Amino acid sequence: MLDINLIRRDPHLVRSALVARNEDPTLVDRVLEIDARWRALLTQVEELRAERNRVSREIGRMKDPAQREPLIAQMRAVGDRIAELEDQVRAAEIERDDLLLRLPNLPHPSVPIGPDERHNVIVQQWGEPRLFEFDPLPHWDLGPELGILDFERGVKLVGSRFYVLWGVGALLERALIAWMLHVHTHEHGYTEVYLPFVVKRECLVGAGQLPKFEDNLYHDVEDDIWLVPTAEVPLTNLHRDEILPPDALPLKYVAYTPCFRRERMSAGRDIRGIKRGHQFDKVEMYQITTPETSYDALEEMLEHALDLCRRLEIPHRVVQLCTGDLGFAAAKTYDIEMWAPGCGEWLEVSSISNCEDFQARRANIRYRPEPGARPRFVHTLNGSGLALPRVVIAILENYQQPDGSVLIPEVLRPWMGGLERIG
RNA sequence: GGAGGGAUGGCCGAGCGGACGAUGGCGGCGGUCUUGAAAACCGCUGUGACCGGAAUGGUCACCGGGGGUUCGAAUCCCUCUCCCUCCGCCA
Repeated sequence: MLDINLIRRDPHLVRSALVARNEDPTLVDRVLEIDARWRALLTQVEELRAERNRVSREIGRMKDPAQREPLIAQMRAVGDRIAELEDQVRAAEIERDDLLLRLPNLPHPSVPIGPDERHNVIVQQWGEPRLFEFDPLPHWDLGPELGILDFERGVKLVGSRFYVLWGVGALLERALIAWMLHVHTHEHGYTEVYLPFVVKRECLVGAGQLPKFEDNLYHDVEDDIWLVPTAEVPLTNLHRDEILPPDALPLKYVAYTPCFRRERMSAGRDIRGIKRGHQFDKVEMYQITTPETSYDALEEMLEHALDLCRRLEIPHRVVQLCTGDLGFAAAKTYDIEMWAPGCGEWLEVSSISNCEDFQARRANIRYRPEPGARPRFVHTLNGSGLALPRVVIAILENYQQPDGSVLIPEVLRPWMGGLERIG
């Protein structure tokens, strides 16, 4: 959520940010109009409440009923008027907040301006795509042939975009999770967290998925419980409504969770293989920092994710997203893409974002800079480290051999009982 | 799932219709005293919103959440959530 004071003070800045994101800039004017109405009504209510408080205190002190009666009658009328105005204030507040909750974050000045992903900027690349002496297969052929990936059973159990991993395929998935968690906790300084995979509605508002992106979420109607689309949601809400003490920051968390997404918006896209499923595993890095240090933390998290990519020895590149491709809550985002020679595309295996105080405002996460000082909003950052199925794709397709077997990356072998090869 | 008891400021704990944003204690901060420290004593000690150029300024709201009764609610009523105890069930 944007600071309403910023919108009041500098509406032009917010309008141009919305334009850069392909959003309607007149939203700003609607917010300002409702906000002005809200403030006018609020002033009225508060003046009437002050009067009622004052007179009610007087009534309490009076003993003579004859004196009290007229004042009580008078205050009853004031009370009715207050109730009317309160309804109007509440209505204006709801309308304003609903708009405010739908405004995306402001892009950081370093973000390239552009309408869509064609304007993203490749900022670095590691490794060269391997030269194959045969036609590399896509993972949707390799996996089933190796007997580790089963699309039919997934469809049988749930439907399209679900799959089953068998044997070494399941082991590979589990090894990746364990290895990534190990590196982040032992070498990158993160604390591992095991989280609920479902959350209540307000957590999704806090992290920015609601009210705008309800379409993409699975939801239990009976209890109003929602499956997490990413660990970022529960991680953001861990400290919701808290004031963190001085010296608490930065907080660095890492969590494995499955992620659940309906993918309604992407119907028909990426239907082959395991690139885009309704359920996938992800290890997520998360940091809560002071406003002064969040951009250093962003670079640090990018480095932590790249470290994993290099150790897996898979060619990859870093892409900086332009304004038009930026996620709703993000001020600045780097994607990491791994090369997949079988399906012939760069796969997004990580997305690392600084949300600045956008989520902190929604989730009301603050910190106290000094003992006794006024609380300030924290900055929150999230980054995949890494998203599993796409790493599995990259491993299968990059490490495939002419005989149809797949070598296991060196770093993962200790996590797979010393296994060197699949098939 | 059944029966009962709770939820108050950083913590403990009073208050059960009228000057309560809330007695008291602990903790924390500042001061007096002291070579220094402790003890003792004194003072301060929540969050947010609105108005205002600003104030050590004014007003409003907040005693788990929401709603109601009343001139007036931390206090009364309804409802939801969570916690505790006992019973049942179970990984």
